[in-house]
Amino acid sequence: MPRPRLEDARARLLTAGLELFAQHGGERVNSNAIARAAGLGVGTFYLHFANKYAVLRELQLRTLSGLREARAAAHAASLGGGDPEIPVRATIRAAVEFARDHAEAYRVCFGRERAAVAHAGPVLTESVRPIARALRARQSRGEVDPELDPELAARAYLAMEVGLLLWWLEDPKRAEADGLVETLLRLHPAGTGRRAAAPRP
Amino acid sequence: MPRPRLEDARARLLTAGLELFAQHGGERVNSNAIARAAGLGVGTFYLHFANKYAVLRELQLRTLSGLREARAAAHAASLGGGDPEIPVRATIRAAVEFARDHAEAYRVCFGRERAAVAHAGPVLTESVRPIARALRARQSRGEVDPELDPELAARAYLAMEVGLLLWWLEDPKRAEADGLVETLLRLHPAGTGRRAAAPRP
Amino acid sequence: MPRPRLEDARARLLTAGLELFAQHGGERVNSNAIARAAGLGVGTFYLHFANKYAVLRELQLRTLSGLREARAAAHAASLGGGDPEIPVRATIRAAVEFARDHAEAYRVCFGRERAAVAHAGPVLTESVRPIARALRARQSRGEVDPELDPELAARAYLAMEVGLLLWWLEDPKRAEADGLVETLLRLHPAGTGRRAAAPRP
Amino acid sequence: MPRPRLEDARARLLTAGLELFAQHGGERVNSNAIARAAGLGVGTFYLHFANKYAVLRELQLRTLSGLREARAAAHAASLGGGDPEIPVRATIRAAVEFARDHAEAYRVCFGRERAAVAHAGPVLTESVRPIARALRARQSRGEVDPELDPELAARAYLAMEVGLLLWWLEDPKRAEADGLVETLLRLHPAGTGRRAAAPRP
DNA sequence: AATGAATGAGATTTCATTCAT
DNA sequence: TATGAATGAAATCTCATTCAT
Repeated sequence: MPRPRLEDARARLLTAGLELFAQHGGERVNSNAIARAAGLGVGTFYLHFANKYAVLRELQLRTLSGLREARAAAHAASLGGGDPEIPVRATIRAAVEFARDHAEAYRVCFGRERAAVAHAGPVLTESVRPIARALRARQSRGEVDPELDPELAARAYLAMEVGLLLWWLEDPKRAEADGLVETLLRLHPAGTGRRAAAPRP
Repeated sequence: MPRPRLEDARARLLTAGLELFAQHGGERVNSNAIARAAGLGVGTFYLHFANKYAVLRELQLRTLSGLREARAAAHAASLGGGDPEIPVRATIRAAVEFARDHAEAYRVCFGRERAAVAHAGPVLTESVRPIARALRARQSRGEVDPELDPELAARAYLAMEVGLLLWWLEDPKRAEADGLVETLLRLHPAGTGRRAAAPRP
Repeated sequence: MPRPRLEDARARLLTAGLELFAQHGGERVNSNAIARAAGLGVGTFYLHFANKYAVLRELQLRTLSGLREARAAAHAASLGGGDPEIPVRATIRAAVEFARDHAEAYRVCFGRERAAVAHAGPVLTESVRPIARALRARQSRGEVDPELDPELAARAYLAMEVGLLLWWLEDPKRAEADGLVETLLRLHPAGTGRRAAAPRP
Repeated sequence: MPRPRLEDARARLLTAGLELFAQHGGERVNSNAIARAAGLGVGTFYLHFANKYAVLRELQLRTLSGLREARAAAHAASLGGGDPEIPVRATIRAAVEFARDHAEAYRVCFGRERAAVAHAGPVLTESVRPIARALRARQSRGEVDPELDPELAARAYLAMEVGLLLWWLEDPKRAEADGLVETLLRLHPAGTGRRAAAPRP
């Protein structure tokens, strides 16, 4: 009996998939279970997605672009003040809050999903660029250690951010959002901690 | 006929498992394949390991303790000089070289292996301690920003190190070992870049 | 919205079915694909046919009667002359040309469609009768070996004709239509090839 | 519980497959059913064959080579006499008896198995050659109509033989083996039926 | 009459695990 | 100890069919 379900079957599947992937990890979830959890028949799943990895991919792409937008918005909103630290802090705060507010999606996107790599790689690369650019700008102004490789530093920073947030999400009681922001800020290659690098003899 | 195999069946299985896990990832490898690759019968596998995850666990534990030892040895060997940067750099260099020299093991240990988390978590925690302790010491000497949360900073640094090295191992042509060491050193919470943080009012 | 489709839905389905059955074989085709190829909705298919086998059956019956008619027409048109070979040749030529001009239908009808057997069997039987009758007539006139079993010979001839034409249609470059006609004529149980064989000492 | 089955699992699967394929046709049979019918577990099937088509293929190849051998043996055994009809009749009789004695295999091999074509084609082609060669020889001796295309005639004869025998096997009461042999002999392009047909009063 | 999303039974295939040898 | 054929539970995916619109 074809229950005349809403057209939002696809959305339901994505929601169910998000929960299941976050809970059990990519390989432990099966298409059947996603369909069931979405309150749909098995076949309906394949009407909307080629296989479970297609769901995973879609979830990851959505998360990635959501995070990028959150970051960009925070950055844009914080520009204008004279203090160069403010946009950096705002961007970091946006990332921390995004992770907190979309914990499942964040874990599914950056967590230990082999299938994720293919996408996370390129998109992370995309995030590397603006950070590297900013670093270079500050290097030219003598505000950042000129020996620092901007690309490598940006990549390293992102690895840190993602890794630290994933660790945090495993148990949010481990730290306060504020503390994470401050820590990430201080370790940020363009962070003010570094500004002082100059006085070195 | 029980082929008079060497008693090193266990070692052979670990070696075969390492290669397969590194190549295909934890969920894509099956116990039969490990046995086969080790040149042993299927049944023999179960004589030595409860299941493939036991192999994975063992590989990870070995890698973890290998890395810990490499770090500790480098640290110990570099003490004595007056420059506090030297032990930090030596430790970082040890980690980079360990990753380079045990690329497969490093990936299997820290890569996207869900089963790995359970172990990597605790052991990373163990690595956090010495770094946090050193940070606190330097804070008390006014060499490091006193506002930095030592535990969080240590955790963040390790996330960065692991993440950056995994990215590197995906394609070693992406960077030079030296560049990685310098980058990690400069971003290290106890790095000299930070020492200068003090002058802040 | 019920798109104001032409009432020729049935015809469209048959055409689409013919193409698909010829291309992929009876078991590889599904009703949804037929509907799709016909530019109709899935549900519409079931408004016109009980299932895909009903389409197959209809196609086969049409082909069978088309072939029978082509044969009969050619036979009728060629009667009257004194040479008894002429109607036989005309009938054979009609069959060869029918196969050539309706290659897909011919394959769908006689090819390896299990579901076809049930129908092809009886209808072939129907084609056996006139041939057997003609043979008997010529036997009574001493023109054909009296030992030949007319029913068996007729059945054998038809198996040959169908088999040879199917082989030909697999790749029409394999032979010329004329060559096929001549070959079939010479091997025809009532063929003159047989009669002429006599004068030999 | 791994019943320590005989090593002849493969043979059992082939036997079960033969029966099922003969009964239901290639597409109606599933690997599961074959395994079950063979008294084996599902997985055991895949231990021996890649899929059900591999079973089909093997059955067909065996049948094909069995038939070829039967034909060749009969031909060889009948040579030596002066009458050129004797080897032809012996070969035909061998084919008829092979079909009768291996009815299921014969149907599976030549019947409506789409998957069969690929193999039956080439092998039939192989059977065409000796017949065509014999025809050419007899043409050069003036014993056979020189206008007959040997390749086409050989191909046609085989189509007839296979088609007639398949029809017979559908219901063996339809004809006697002897009658089939005589009919096929008389319609054989090199058959003496042709030569002698005339002198009859 | 026409539609197509939804359904679930069933087919294919994989793999961890057992156990008789 | 060592072996590997055998097993069946479970996952993936297809497709004929229904029915609310």
